[in-house]
Amino acid sequence: MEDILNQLRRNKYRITQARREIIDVLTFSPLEVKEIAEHLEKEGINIDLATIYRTLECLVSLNLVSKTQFEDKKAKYELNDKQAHHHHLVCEECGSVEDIPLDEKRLMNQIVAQSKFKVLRHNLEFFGVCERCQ
Amino acid sequence: MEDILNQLRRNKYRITQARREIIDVLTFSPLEVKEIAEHLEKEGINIDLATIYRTLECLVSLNLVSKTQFEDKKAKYELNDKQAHHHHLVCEECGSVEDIPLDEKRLMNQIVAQSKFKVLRHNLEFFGVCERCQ
DNA sequence: ATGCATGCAAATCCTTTGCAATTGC
DNA sequence: GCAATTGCAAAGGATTTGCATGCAT
Repeated sequence: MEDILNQLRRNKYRITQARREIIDVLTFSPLEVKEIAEHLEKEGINIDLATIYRTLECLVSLNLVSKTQFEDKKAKYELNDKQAHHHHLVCEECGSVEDIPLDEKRLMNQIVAQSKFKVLRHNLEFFGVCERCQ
Repeated sequence: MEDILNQLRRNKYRITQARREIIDVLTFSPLEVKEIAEHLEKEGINIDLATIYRTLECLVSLNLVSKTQFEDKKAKYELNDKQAHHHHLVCEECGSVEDIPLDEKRLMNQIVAQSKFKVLRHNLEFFGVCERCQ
């Protein structure tokens, strides 16, 4: 948390109540925008959706949060903790999302071998059927 | 093209003018919904967006077309030719999309080793800076 | 005190849906 | 002829934007 606030300061963003709260709810779990709003409401905090979007945009641009765009056009936002980089298994039956860590070094090497493209980040999701739904 | 029409017939979908045209424009390149509409218009063909969406939904469900959801919430639709499965390098500067074939067998194996999830398809995009923009 | 952030309302964009008219089989 | 498909218009949901006010620095 302090880390994030410092990054904001370093980039001349102000530490506002809204930003604190939004970062705070994200420390518990990855959430969609609407979910963020709901969690905040439950704590009696009311922050406008526009503010949430603007805050997330800022955090993503500073690489403090990552945005995962799922197929159904909903995006989830997740703090870029030291927590391991991982990917998603999205069940097409029940919609559940399972996290899975994968080692993609080999893929990166394949890219470097084929292209001059400079990869900064990536998005990898698998779609299928989760154990329960099979 | 005939292949696709046969698949439609086999699944009791009707071969309509709209469907023919939509499949036709997709044979040239992957396109967003709006782009499909524009291409059709240029040929003097006017098909409602709703129809395009419905047609694509049908083609995707039959696995004849694949939908790639990009981060900016725009989705591209692409015929599932025999053409090799590939992934995307999305430039964050200029928005260009480069195709790249990757061998992800190893990733699949990693998943099988860790989870009972049954993977049907996946989405893999890399974001960064293309050669020209570097 | 200054100007970045916020809330509010309106606007935009993409996509879906209901329904009557049309068309393929 | 009948049911599937279409066009149109309207609704829906996510996200963005303009602007006056408020708040962090």
